[in-house]
Amino acid sequence: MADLARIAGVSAITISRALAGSPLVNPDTAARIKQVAQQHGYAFNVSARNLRLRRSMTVAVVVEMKPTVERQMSGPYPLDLLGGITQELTSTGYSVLLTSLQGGALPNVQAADGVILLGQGAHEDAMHEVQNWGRPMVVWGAVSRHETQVVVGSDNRRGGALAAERFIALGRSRPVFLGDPAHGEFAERLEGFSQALSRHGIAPLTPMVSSFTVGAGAEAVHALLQKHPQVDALFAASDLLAIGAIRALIERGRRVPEDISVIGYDDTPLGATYVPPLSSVHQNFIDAGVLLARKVRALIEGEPATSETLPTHLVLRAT
Amino acid sequence: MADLARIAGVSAITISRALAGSPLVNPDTAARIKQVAQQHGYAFNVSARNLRLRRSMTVAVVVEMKPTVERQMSGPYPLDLLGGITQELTSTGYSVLLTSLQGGALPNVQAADGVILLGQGAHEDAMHEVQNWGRPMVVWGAVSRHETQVVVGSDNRRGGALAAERFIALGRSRPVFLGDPAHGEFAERLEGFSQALSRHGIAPLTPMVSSFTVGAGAEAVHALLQKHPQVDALFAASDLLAIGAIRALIERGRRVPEDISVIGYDDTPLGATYVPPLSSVHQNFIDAGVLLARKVRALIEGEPATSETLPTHLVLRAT
DNA sequence: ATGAAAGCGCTAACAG
DNA sequence: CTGTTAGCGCTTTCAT
Repeated sequence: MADLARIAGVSAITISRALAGSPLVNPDTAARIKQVAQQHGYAFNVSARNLRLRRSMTVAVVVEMKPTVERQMSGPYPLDLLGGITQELTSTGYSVLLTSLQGGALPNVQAADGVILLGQGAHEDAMHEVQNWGRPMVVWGAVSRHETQVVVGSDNRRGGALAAERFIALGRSRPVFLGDPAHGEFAERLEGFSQALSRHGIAPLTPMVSSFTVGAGAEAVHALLQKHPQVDALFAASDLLAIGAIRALIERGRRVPEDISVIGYDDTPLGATYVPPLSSVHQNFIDAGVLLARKVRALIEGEPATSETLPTHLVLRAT
Repeated sequence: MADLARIAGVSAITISRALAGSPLVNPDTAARIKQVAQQHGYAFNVSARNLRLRRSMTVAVVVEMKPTVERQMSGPYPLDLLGGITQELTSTGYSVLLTSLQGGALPNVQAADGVILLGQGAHEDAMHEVQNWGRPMVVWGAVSRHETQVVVGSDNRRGGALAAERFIALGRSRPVFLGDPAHGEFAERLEGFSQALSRHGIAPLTPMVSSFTVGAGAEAVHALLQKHPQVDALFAASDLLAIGAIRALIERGRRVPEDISVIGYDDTPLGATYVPPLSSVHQNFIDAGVLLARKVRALIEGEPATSETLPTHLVLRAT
């Protein structure tokens, strides 16, 4: 800026103001300055501004990104969320700092003006660690679980209820819920599912499921059918589980959906292209990402922000 | 640091050195300083260091993240790449700045010490724009296309050849390649495929395909079968196209793999769980991400880096 | 509408 | 092994 100032015959501060679009500077001067900056290939120094302004214009996004097979398969979900976040944040001048929590947070990350935590998961240690950084934070996950945080999540209860209502409408009376309720979002789905069913005097079976994988879904269903061969509806907490379940059902000679209806969760491409195409509860991750971004921004800028629940709807396909 | 210096009874520079783990400072002093820092909740100011050091310890990752249905479906691929990149970069002190190219680059992004460009795609404008930033850059894509850049890509030619060899081994003689060669990586796959086939005096059909989607794959195959009903092998440039193709084939009464063999590309969970499970050319995106990260880092640190091609292998399943 | 002074918090260079 | 000096490039007062 000092150089530009010399070249343009003004002072450094005028350069600063002109480049920042301050109304204090004469439009003609501003235009000339911008042109000179352009010509001379001037590159603004962000670090200097950040030092002076005591902020980094950066939001850290913390993702669980263990390169595990199961997580990989959870598919486009984190990417869409990231897409929404990035879109919203970059269009308002913030940058997205992507990070996992492995091996302790970097200085850069701790310097972020705010943090978005994706998936509080079953272990909420991540949340507490991040909270220790003392930065504005927004969490993606189960809204009901944390009154003290700002949490954005989709309406898991409603999602569960939608599945239940569908089963009722189909005249099903022996429903199963597949998913580990240790996971906050799954617990909410089960709650909604059970509540809606109970209005019809029905209680779902809830077999143990060890993980998120297709294999786990299949295994759980195999075990389940031994004890309860007469189940006629299955609601899985994820499309992966649902797919595993369908596989097991078919192996056991059940027809889907004639003998048993199946509904998954997340409406993934995986489910949609599966044969038979999977009915599933849809949530809009891109919108969710945008919302998360808006909320951290609000928090960073000192405005209030509250937890929020996003709508959810049932996509009916073949199952 | 000045405060810590006062408290610990040393000078600021000693604090700086101690916290940076410099061997110049007495181990006892260093330990004491670290403890004091801890106690008083000292937070290191990254911007100041960045200003002083003239670097940001940040690598920008440029992704095409248009929230289009087709792109979403390309599934875990960008996420695994990102995972590998993040893992490698954060473990060496760099942060990952995620960004799309929409709406012009932010100052933060241009301040990155290096750039990783994911998917030069068909339009290489992104590459040229990024190149203008004058930062060390590494590209993920088709290696053969750009002699001047450092490009990391998987061995698309070999992937194509593997598919061809498999078809030959199966005694297939009327193969098809499905994919738009305007896309650099697809062009390489076709090259490898054709070359390997030509050694057996065979040339593949290459019907027009408009995009990456399941629908496009199905459409192309429907059209193809009108003219060339006797095709007996199909190699698709992506699993999505392959799945679309299979759907169309079945609709037209062909049996897979009895009447026609199908091989996809990317070995996605989508393909693996499809019915029938799709044979596909596998590439390891996590490794690729790690490699990309290492190469930018080398470039940033003034070391040389060269383009590199990652191995690829064929995963045989039912098709 | 423009400028002068001052300082954000850190570290390289050069003593001691 | 420790300290002094200086300055990275910007922007917020407070003048003019």
